[in-house]
Formats: sequence, C-alpha cells, structure tokens
Amino acid sequence: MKVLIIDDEVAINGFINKGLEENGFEVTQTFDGEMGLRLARNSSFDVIILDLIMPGINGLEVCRRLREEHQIQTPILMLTALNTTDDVVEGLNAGADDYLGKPFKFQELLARVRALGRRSGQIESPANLLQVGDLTMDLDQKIVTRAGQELQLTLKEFLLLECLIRNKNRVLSRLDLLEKVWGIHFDTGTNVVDVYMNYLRNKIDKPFDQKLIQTVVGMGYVIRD
Amino acid sequence: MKVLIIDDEVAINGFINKGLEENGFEVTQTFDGEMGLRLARNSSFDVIILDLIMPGINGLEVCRRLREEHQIQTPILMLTALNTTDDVVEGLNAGADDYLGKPFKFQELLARVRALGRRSGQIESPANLLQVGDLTMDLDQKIVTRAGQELQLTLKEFLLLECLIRNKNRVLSRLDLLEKVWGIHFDTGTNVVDVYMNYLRNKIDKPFDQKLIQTVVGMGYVIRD
DNA sequence: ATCCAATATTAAGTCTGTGTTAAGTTTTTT
DNA sequence: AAAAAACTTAACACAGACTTAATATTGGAT
Repeated sequence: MKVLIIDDEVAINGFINKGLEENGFEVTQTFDGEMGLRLARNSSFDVIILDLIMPGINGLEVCRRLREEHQIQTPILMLTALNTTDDVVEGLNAGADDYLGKPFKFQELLARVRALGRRSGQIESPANLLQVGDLTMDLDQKIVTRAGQELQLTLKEFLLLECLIRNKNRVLSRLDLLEKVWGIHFDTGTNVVDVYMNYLRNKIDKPFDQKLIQTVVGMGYVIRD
Repeated sequence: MKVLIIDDEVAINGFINKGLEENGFEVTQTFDGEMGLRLARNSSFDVIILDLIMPGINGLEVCRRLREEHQIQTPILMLTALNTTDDVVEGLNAGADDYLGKPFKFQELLARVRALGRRSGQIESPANLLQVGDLTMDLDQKIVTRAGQELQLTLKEFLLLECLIRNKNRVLSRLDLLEKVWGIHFDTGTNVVDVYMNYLRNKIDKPFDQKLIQTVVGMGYVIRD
C-alpha cells in the first residue's frame, strides 16, 4: 500500500516514514505543500498523510485543491498540533477523511492509516463508472458502452456525455454546457453545442431504440434514466 | 444521505438523531447491537454510527461481524467513552473507519459523518422544487406535475408559472409579468400575457377541479394555495 | 337590465430555436 | 510533410413556439 507523507517537520516526517516502512508500506516523503500537490496529482497513493501547518501552501489549502481542482479522492489523514473542535471540523470540511492531533501514538496513526487504506482499496476496485440506463462510461479507461457494445467517442463528445450524465435528470442550457465542456463563459453565438449534441446522438442514440438524450425546447438538453 | 445510529444510551442516541435530521440526513435509530446488525444487513445506509459499549453484542463485535460475516462495507464511525489509544486502535482494526470519543461536540460528529458519507454515496442535492397545492415544479428537471400527472409546458408557459408561484398569494399586474417573463419594461399594448395565461390555464387548471390561477379584475393575476 | 371596459378565446401569421449538413480550420498521427 | 481526425463555423430547412389581432364573453357600474 502506497502512502504519501506531506509534512515540513523533518523529525516527524522521518518518524512516520520509518514506522510505516517497518509495517510494510511503500512510503513517499515530501516536505512542502507545493511538491505534495504535484506528487498527489501524478502518482496514485492509497493514503495521504498531510500536515496542517506548513510554510507556503498549508494543509487545508492542499486538501481543498486536491479535492476541488484536481478531483483526487485519495483518503487524507490530516495531522497537526491544532486539535480544537473547530480545527477538526474545518479540516474535515476541506475534504480530509480523518484528523489526528499531535502528539500521537504511532500505533494510533498506523491503525488510522490502515482504516483509510482499507477503504480506498475497496472503493477503487469498482471502477470509476457513470451510468444511465444501459449506457456506461468508464472514466478511467475512457470507454463508453451501450448494450454491451463499445462506442468510440472523441474528446468533446466524451466530455459532453460526462457532463450530461453527472447532471442526469437535470436540464442543462447550452450556456451551462458551453461553460462546463468548452470553458466559454459568455454567449459567443456559437452553435457547437448543437453540432456536438448531434454527433453524440448519432453514436449513442441513433443505433438504439430508447433515446437517452432529450431536447427541452427553449431550455436545453437532458439525459434521463 | 442515510445514517444508522446504534447506541443503547437513549439520550445520546436521540441527541444525534435530532441533530442529524436537522442537517438533512435520513436517520434510523436502534438501541441494541442485535437489531443494529439486522438493520445494517438489510437496508443500505451511507454511514453507521456505532456505540462501543452496549449490553448484549458490543460495538466491536457488531463491527467485526458486519465486515467479516456479512461483507458489509458501509463506513462505520465508532463512538464511545473509551478513548485511550489502545481502544482506538482496536476499534479501527475491527473494521471501523473512524473513532470519536465521548463527550464530543456535535459539530465534530457532523463533520466526521459527512467525511465518511462523502465516500459512499454522493451528497444528493435537495431537489429544486416549487409548490402550490397539488402542483409541483421541478426547476432542475423542468418538469411540472399536478396530482401526480406530468404536464408539458413550453418555455414561456413555464416561466410564467414560475413567476406566479414565486409570488404566490400576491397579485401580479400584467406589467409585472411582462417585465419578469418577457423582459418588456413598458406598455407596448400587447396582450401576450392574457394569451399565455389562457394557454397555462388550459394545461394546469382546465383538466382539474380546483382552479389555482385566479383573475383579479383590474389588477392582474394570482396563484393561491 | 344595459352598457362599457376588462378579460378570455381563437386563429392566422411570424419568427425563433433546433437539427442537419458541409466546408473550413486546427490538431494529431503517420 | 502529408494525411487523417477532431473541432469549429456557417448556412439552410423546418417544426413548433410565440405574437398579433380580431372576436366572444364576462364582470361591474349605472
């Protein structure tokens, strides 16, 4: 099991590193938030141990950015000297999964890391899937299937479908879709959304009986169960 | 999000129940381990809050059996007066995902339950609904139903109805409606409002006994409970 | 009861919104 | 560097949403 330690205090970082390695974990150490973010983004860890107080980007910020900007759901154990209720609450709300105050006994850290790791192991295996009816998107493999048949989508088609499914049963306006898929935040008079909706339909709806994508005139598009 | 509380202490059980319900959770309470096991097996909860010390089957045992015998992986928050390191370690090793010592602040419990729940189910955003009598508008799905029956409205009809309901029991003049629905800020002598009010009535009032839209002669229109 | 103004209804004409295609542009692959 | 694929823009056709306008009906005052 792979663990990332992000803590600027060299002594503590080393202490955790040593203890975890003795217990059979694969450990990566880093001493600042910036590097921590980069490592967490680019490798896949099972658990991240994150110090709250660090020079530069602090732990809360690292946590928030991993969750919100990078959509990384690796379990995070927040580690810090602060452990009043407010700090704990703030940490958990920023997206941490657990919180441990310093000083701590190593046995407790170990148990908590195992608890977190156990969870990720089970959650990761049922792949990262989105579904509507008999259509499935595998977000890791980037594969879309309908009725067991694999469909070949381009990037924009894929993103558009993902957006629709993540908001299934909610009608999305062209502007919503332009923002979320194309990153265009104002009306430029383009009709790309229409065109791509057409391409998408040709692939995921045309060959099948039940149509998933619906137009709601004047409002936008939905995908429904 | 569905939460199961297993705690024999009636006061604490009730306290948690009340607090969680106020925060929009669906809560099920039970006061002994036996029943807790049965409920956890048969319904699907997003989080289980489990007291360690209980008469009959204790929390550790419940936790262990859920994990080992029943293969149930619902996140468990262990709750107890004991909070020495050893107890925490034992609890987490039995398969709990988090551990909170009594007494605790409710805000911390809430944050921890949310952190656990975030994993299993997505937080369902409460639907965006407007209601008058037996008529419901779902602003996300853009669906209008009356007496359980789905009604098909066009854009202008939908906006007009939305405007009426948002101002229910308040009489809106034609000019008010022209401004809010059509964006026309001066009198152009048009009678669109009348015409659309007619279309709307044909769909939402004509087929039903109780009429929701009322004309106030010389003043405008209202929708009332 | 009668008249006038306000409101309801209907029907026809206009025009916007949408689907579709094709051609032009950029990016990626070979 | 050429070819293919992906993406964007633009133009056109058509259905149905919307608007206008004319006529019918209702409500309230005299």
